[in-house]
Amino acid sequence: MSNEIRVRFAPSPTGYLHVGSLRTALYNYLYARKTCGKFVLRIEDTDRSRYVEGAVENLIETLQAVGLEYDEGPDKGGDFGPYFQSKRTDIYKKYLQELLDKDAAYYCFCTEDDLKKMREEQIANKMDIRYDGRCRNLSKEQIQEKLDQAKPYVIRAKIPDEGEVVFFDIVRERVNIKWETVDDQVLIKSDGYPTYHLANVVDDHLMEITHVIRGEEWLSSVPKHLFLYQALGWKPPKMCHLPLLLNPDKSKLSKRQGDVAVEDFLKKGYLPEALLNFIALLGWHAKGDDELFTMDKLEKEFSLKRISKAGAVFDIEKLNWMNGHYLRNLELGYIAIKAKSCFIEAGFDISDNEKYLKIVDVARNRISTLSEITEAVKPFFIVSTYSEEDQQIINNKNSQKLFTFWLENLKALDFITEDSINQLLKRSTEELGIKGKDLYFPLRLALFGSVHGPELPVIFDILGKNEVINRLQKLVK
RNA sequence: GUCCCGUUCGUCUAGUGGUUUAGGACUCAGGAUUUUCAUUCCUGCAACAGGGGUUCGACUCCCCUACGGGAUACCA
Repeated sequence: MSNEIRVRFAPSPTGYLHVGSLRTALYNYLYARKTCGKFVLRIEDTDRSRYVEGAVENLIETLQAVGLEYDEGPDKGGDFGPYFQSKRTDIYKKYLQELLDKDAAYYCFCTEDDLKKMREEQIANKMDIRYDGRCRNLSKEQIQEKLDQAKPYVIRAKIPDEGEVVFFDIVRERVNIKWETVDDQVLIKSDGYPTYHLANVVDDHLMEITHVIRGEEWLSSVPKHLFLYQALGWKPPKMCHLPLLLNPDKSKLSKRQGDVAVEDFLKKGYLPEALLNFIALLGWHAKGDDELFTMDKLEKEFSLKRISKAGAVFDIEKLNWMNGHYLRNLELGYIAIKAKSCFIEAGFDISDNEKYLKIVDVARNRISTLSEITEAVKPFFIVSTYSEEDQQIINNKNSQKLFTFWLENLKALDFITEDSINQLLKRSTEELGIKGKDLYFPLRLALFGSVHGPELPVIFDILGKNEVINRLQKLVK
């Protein structure tokens, strides 16, 4: 075995990639890159009842869309496959037998009804709710008899009932748990599939995972896992439990209170760069004050030791700001490609690429997500309808004088340059006595449908002479 | 209920016993730039959960309480 660091992202395919999972994947990815190690994708699909059609494909696509590339995985192969747990059942059976032989696990024939009753009694008697171990000491003969009767069974771990486990977690540091509080966990379900706990331990060992980086919800399961490692005579990997992502009300981040699916964020026009940057900062912070990170920089500066302990509220406001930042600062051509589908969906003509780029460039300054771009850009494609208030401005004497003046002069021009516009602006003031808001508002209203908006020369440039004249003409009474 | 984990501005966080009038970012407010809006820049508001210790000195170490979260499944 080499010293190579190997980490893994092990989602269960439940339909979509959760942003919390994305962060887990990101931290794993970053740690692998930082240490020149390997990043493995493993699909934890041992719960047949929760099988969702297409979920794995969706997961892989989303990971790809966001640029988190793994070194080994279901569609990539690798020396440690298969990377679907559902395809590894024979492997688990082998180690399960070993656990049975070593008396670290036992058959349990309790039915769901039995267990339900047991729990009710425990609650009624204010006892701890835990499997009471009634099948723990079944004799070989008893077991064989039930097996012969084809009674359904599960196999449970024979967790010690006294003493305590102490382990070290990279972010929690020393954690101390008494064995008596740990349940005799089911290892193999009655359908023959392993539970997370067994599959996880076996796979992490066989795949030579050196660091388990996952959500805090697993922290209390660590003793169960440690027990299995020990029983099998394996060296456990280093543990690293990430703080949870929270709703604004501090409960665990959930669908009820907004988007949690990564694909939804992408659809709404969040850039992978922004999403990743933002999410990296939820529970981790670099040494300095920097908060804007490219992937490269993240890979260089990331460190498990700087992960914080407390849960982090997912603050959409800051994501919006950050997305706006990336919209404005990433290469225009890249943003233009990303924005294309929005324009096409809105039915806007983007056949003139030069013009298209200009429009995107104007718009990117005024939006925080790509999905807002159509609205921001609409006046360039569609002549606006005016409110009563706007009509009053358009129809007043000065405005009309202005429009006529501009119309005449523009028509005389061969082509419109920024210079010629500035000159006309100047002349409007000198010859017509119109200045300030009385000058700019009507013009912008006529051409862009709003008193607020981009600079006049930009609007002229994008619209082109013909369209400018066209729009002006329509408003002259 | 029990076990485990956590608690610095509204939010994300820096901070590892004195360098701190607790720093940065988002939000918000004000200002500058701009014909306007947006962008950008500047300024400001705003926090160590509470109580005990330990110490010459605690945001930093220990204990208790409160609060929050997670786990208590033949789900992951």
